[in-house]
Amino acid sequence: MPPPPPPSTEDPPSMSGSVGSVTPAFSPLYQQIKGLILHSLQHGEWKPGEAIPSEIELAARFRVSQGTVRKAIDELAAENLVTRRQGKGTFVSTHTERQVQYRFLKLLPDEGDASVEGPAQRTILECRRARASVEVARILALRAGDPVIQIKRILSFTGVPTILEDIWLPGQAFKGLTAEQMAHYQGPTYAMFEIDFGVRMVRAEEKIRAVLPDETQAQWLNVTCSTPLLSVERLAYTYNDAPMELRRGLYRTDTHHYYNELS
Amino acid sequence: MPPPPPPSTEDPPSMSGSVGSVTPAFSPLYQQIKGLILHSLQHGEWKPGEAIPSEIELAARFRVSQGTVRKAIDELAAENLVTRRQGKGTFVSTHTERQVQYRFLKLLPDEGDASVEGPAQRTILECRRARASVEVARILALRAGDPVIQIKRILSFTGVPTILEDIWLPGQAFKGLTAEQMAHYQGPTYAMFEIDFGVRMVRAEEKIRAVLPDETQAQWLNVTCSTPLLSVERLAYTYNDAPMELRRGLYRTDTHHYYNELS
DNA sequence: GAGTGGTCTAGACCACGCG
DNA sequence: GCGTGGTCTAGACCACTCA
Repeated sequence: MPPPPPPSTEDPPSMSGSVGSVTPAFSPLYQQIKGLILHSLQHGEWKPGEAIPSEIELAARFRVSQGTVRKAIDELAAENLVTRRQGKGTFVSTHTERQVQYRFLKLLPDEGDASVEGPAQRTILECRRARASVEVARILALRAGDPVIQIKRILSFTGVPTILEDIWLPGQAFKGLTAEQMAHYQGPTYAMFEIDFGVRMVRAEEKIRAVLPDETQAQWLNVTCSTPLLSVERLAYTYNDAPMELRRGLYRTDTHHYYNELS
Repeated sequence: MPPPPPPSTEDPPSMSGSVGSVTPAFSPLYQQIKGLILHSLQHGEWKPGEAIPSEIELAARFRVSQGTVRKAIDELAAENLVTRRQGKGTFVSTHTERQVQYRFLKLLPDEGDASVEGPAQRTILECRRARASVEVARILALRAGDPVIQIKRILSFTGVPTILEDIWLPGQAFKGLTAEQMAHYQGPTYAMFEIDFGVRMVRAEEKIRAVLPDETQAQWLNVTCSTPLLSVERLAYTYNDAPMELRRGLYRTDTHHYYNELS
C-alpha cells in the first residue's frame, strides 16, 4: 500500500492485529479476505456448484487489489473448497463432479481402475434414529444422549460385497434422512448430503487398522471369520472443523487395496 | 512482457512451446523456471540442507522478474522439494529436519504422540546383495537379474516389535550399503540415503491390505498367526519419478494405527 | 468480442533472522 | 542495518469459454 488508502467510504480490512497486544498476531490482508470469503461460503451466500463473484468484483467489494483476492482464492482452491475454471469463473466445490467423485474413498480395485468398475451398489441394512453413546458423542462433539442417525450398509463392487459400513450423523443436521434416500440417490452419498441437507464435507481423517470380523460381519461380507479386513474409522468435517460424520468401515482387501500418496 | 525483451546478452526462456506444433503446448514462464531449478536440484548444484540462491539472484540469472521465480519456488515448496524460511532463505529439503522426520511413516501410537514415543529401534535381520526377481525388477524399473540390495529389519517402539519390513534397493545406486550403516545411523533411514548415497526420496505411493502373518513373520513380531496385520507396500521415488525403493511392511495395529488425512 | 481466470512485470513496503 | 522471504499494488497482456 504505497500512500495511505485512497478516499473511500468504507475502510479496508485492517492490516494488522490489535495494536499493543502481547502477541502482535500479524495477519496478512489476503488471509483476512480468505476469511471473509470462507464466511460467505459457510453461510451459503453461494451454493455448491455455483460460481462465486469474479476476482475483479471481489476486489472491488473488499477494496483490495485483484492480486490479493487471487491469493486468497488460491488457498481456498488448494483446500478444495472452490474450483477454478479458466475462462468461466470460480465455483463452489461439490462432491458431484465426475472427476473427483468419491474423493474420500481410497479403496481401488487391484485390476483395472475405478472408472471401469463403476460406482458401488448400496444395500442399506439399517437406518434409524438413536441416541449418541458417550463415545460417539465425544467424537462428534455432541452430548451423550443427543439424537443421532445410525446407518448400516454394504457397498458392493461388480456384485461382490466389499465394504460394510456403520455411519453416525448428528440428528440435528440430518433430520428426516430416510433409508430410501440413502439407497436410491444417484451419485455419492456426500453429494446427497449437500443437496438435501446443505452439509458439505470438506476434509476428513482416517485411522486404519487390521482386524478380524465377528460372525455377523463375516456373513454380510461373505467371508470367513479368519479373513483379515481393513478397519477404517473416518471422521469427516464441514467448515470450521466441525465434525459431522463418523464412519466405521470394514474393507475387504482380497480384490481391492487402500491407496495412498505421500509427499 | 510489455515491449520485446530489453537488450540482453542471453535470451530468456522462450514464452511458448515449439512453433507450429499440433499441440501448442503453452508452458508458462514460471513452469520453465521451475524446470530449470529442478534440473539444478537433481544434478546436485545445491546439496540437501543447503540454501539455494535468493529469489533476486535467481531472477537475475534467468532474466525474469522476482515474482516469476517466486511462483516457481512456491510450487517446489508445495511439493516439499524445498523449504522456505523467512528472513533466511530457501533450502533444499531433507529427511533430517526434526519436525518432519519420518515424513513417510504414517503409523502413530494410539496413546500419546510420536514425539513422546521417540524414534524406532532398528534390528537388521538381513542385508544382502541379490538379483532382482521379475516382479521386483518390474516395480523398480530394472531388468530381471539386475543387482539389488535386500534388507529385512524390525522396527520396535518402546521395546515392542511393531513393524517387519523388507526393503529392495537398486544395487547400482546403493553400492556398498552395509548392515552396520542401516543399523547404526542416527536418524531416519532416508536421511542416511541422502548423505551417504545422494539419493533423495521425494514422494511415495502406498498400497495397503489386511493380512495374516506366516509362522516366521508372526515370531519376529511376537504375535500369533491369527493376528491380523497391515500389509503396506511402498514404492518411493526420487526426482523425475524414478522409483528407487520398494518396501513391504507388516504393521501391528494393536497399539498403533495408520493415520491419513483426506481433503 | 466481452468476460473470466492465468501470467508477468516493476516497484514499494513489511516481517524476520542475524550479526 | 542488511539481506531474505512475504505482502500488496497497478497495469498489461495472454489463454480460454461462450454467445
